[in-house]
Amino acid sequence: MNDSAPLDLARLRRSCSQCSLQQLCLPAGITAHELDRLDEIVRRRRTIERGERLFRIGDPLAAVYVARDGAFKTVTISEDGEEQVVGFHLPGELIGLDALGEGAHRCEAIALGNANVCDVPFDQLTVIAAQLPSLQQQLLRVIGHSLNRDHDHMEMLVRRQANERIALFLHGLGERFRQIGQSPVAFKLPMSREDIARYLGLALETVSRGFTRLQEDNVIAVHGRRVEILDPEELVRLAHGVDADEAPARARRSR
Amino acid sequence: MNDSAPLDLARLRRSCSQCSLQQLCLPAGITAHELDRLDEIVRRRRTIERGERLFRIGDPLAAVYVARDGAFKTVTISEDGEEQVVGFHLPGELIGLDALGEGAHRCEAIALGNANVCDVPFDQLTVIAAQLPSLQQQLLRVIGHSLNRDHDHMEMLVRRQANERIALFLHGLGERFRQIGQSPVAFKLPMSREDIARYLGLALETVSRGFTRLQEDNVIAVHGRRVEILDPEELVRLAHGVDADEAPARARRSR
DNA sequence: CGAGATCTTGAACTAGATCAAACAACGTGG
DNA sequence: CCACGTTGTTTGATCTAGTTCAAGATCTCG
Repeated sequence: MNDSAPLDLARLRRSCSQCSLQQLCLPAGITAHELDRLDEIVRRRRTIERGERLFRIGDPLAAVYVARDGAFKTVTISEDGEEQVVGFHLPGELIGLDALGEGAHRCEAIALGNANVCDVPFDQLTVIAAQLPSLQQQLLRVIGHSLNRDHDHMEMLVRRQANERIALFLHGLGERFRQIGQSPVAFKLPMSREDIARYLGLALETVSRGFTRLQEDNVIAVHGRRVEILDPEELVRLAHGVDADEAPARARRSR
Repeated sequence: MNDSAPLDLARLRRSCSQCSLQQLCLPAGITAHELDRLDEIVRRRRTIERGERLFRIGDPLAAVYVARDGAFKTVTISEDGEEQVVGFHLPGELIGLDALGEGAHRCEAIALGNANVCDVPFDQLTVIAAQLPSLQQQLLRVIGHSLNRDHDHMEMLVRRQANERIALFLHGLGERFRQIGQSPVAFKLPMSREDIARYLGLALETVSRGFTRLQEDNVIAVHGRRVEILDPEELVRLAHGVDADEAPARARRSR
């Protein structure tokens, strides 16, 4: 390790604390020295243009990635050339774990807007993780969170009603914004309606209609990609299958 | 720790080589000594009755599990009490990773038939993994495979047509049977039609109809839970969105 | 400011859910 | 061994939510 002046370390900590480390390191009570070691291997602040790919299907697992800023989608391509959106990745969420199994990526990671990312070379990460138990724990936890997001995604897809999926999607997205320190009730969607549709297994028209419906019911306000959640509780209720239709002061019929 | 006679080690190896280790250890070129260490912590051959649960929602992460024989489903319960089937687990496939993120299980794991499982206490596993690089690698790979299965599942759910989902499901299940050394074209479904329906986000009647349709087209033969795949290539084709219907009697040409 | 991309809205059509009922497989106990 | 309920599966008929096709509105950005 190099001469770690306190100044230098402070800079590292700041940069990493807002970035991946928000989840990857800090909460585990990692020491300054440990953070230093991790930071040595991270290649920081690469700029990625909108639409550019972080990796493609079949690429060998070289690194895992974290957007410091800017969101990504991961997609698979079906035989007929259609994109399936497998996941969205907000800043601070790990990208690239899809290659863990076979050592090669099964998805493409596409920037939804201009972004800059940190690369964490995977082989070096595992070496360090083996030496630092707290980092190993934390790595597993982060992988677990990624798994949880996949499960959340599946729960959306299994929901029968399109409006439930959409409500669940908006609510979940809000919660993820909350976790990265942004407002959970007012945000700009990083992805298009079409991306959302391919993520939810719906037609894009259905997504659009779902949005306007929620707006009519005063649950959200939409202006293009700007979304404001006006009635979070109602949104959650809708997400969990409570049939909407009566928004006014009507009683609830159980039918 | 105990007197490890060569005889004993041989037994361990045999037991583990057919069990979890099929994926968890052997392929990584683990040495006899390493295998021995892993084996020390594994609690083996617990018997689980049909319908019994390995863990429940909210249970703290105590161990990961591998069925030595017998299949499991993992489910979540939606507010209205309905089961959502999150995954199926054939013998040799790891169960319990859903707790990695928060340290508590998000699913219930229910035995689809009588089974016996090995428990791998999680904290001990991570300790040993940190000491044995090849085991750490292998652990990550196994987690990756679990992730891949989730993605396969999502790809099924996103498919628009019910018949595509069903074809994809049967094909994927066959491949998983192949991986555990069983026939990929003739097997007994460990789960009910209802479980399949809840896994695919369909009504159980739709699953049933899908099966009979495939049978009418001579792609598969079904007798209750016994399935035989008669025309694997056609099954794959159907799974990937090639509209079926033509070829009512025989004669598949072209393409 | 304009042209392409993105989003909304309308109308018609259809795949699949839902309701309902018959049927098969499987113990279990008489 | 058979009647019996129980549970799982198939099949039929209807009805609705969401897809599809089409057109118009709005946004974005060179």
